[in-house]
Amino acid sequence: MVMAPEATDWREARRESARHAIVQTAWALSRELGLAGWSIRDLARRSGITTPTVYAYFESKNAIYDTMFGQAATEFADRQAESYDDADPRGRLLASTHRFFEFCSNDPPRYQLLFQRTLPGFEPSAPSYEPAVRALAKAGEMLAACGVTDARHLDLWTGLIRGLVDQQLSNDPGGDRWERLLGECVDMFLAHCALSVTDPPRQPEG
Amino acid sequence: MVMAPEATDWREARRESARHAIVQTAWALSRELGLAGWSIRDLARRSGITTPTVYAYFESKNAIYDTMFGQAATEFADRQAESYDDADPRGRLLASTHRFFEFCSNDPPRYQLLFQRTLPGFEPSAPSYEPAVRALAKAGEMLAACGVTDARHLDLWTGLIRGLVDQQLSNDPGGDRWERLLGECVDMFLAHCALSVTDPPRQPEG
DNA sequence: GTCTATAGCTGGATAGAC
DNA sequence: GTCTATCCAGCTATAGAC
Repeated sequence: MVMAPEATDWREARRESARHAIVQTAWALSRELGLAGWSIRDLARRSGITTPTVYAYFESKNAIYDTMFGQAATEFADRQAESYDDADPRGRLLASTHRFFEFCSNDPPRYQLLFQRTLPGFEPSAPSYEPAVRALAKAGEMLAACGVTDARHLDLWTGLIRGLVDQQLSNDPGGDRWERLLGECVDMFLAHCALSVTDPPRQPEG
Repeated sequence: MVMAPEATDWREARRESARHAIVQTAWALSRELGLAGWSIRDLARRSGITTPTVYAYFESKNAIYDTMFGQAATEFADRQAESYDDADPRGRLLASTHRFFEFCSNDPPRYQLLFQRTLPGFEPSAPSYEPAVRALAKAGEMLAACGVTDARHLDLWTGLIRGLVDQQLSNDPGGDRWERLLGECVDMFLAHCALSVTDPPRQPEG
């Protein structure tokens, strides 16, 4: 007997829903114990199933991490793509930066997975990685709208923001000690870029 | 029979030397396999001894990490304390920043151990930690000599430099893509600080 | 798909002879 | 202090009954 297509869809939907539940548990454990702080056994126990059942849905622990990575990358891209109220480019850049900062500091394990690459032996697959690339391109457009296109300046920008996020997460988790410097940082950076359009570049240093 | 004091010293010296050799091997393994990528067995094999012998010199794996931490912190403090050729404060700040950057990027596992705190379950002991505090105070003096004393600006500074180091290590290991931005970064930062002494502070943002 | 049971391995750390 | 031998806990992953 041939299966009606809807039956296949139901099965697929159920399977997807079960996979989703497992991954949600993995996120919860990562927030409690750290990204590398839980085992498949822990994950199974917390999900109310047994270890082999986990392997019925994911072929390995890294496959779970990869699904988490893809989910996080999609969330990141969606968040950055949402519309902005501000009319001027500087306001849009600041808003986008705040969004990025909050995205990172609201969920440290997610930040660690997406940007810190500290899981031994894990590399995200190409499809999981793609949305993250899309979102980073968006940041480039924001800067271009502010007149910043120099490759050196783009690197300077990514370094600046990354440092503020890292300091926030490691020295004042849950606080806003570095987050509240974002506006000042944007102004400092844009002023600098505006100047170096008119000024000649400096001497290279020894 | 009573032991002559020199005999005790010889023994102590031999013991210290053996401890040192083990720790040097641990550094080598950390550079090859990552800070958390080696086991006590690996360490013993590479040192030409057996596992229990390692425990004759260190009471646990974390005790080895703690010794490594203390060594790294001392190197850091010594390097920062070396004299500076430059006469002007800005030159000295730039030189000190370059030193810091090189100190970090020359030895990624050392940077990870000292500043990233990513080893699960490891906290440095107070004596191991002390030299690092001393070296960080030195950075504060450098900034003060440039007229930067505002707490916000100190936080901004640590974020800036940390971000450049992190980007260098994770996106261009062994290169200088972010290192060569250091001079520009110092100028941008000092110009900004000089301005905000004269300008009124900005509105807080919503 | 879900279970019980376990293989197969690696880890940190130790007992006890020498 | 150094070894051989081993304990015991933890891990990822799988075999096979149902």
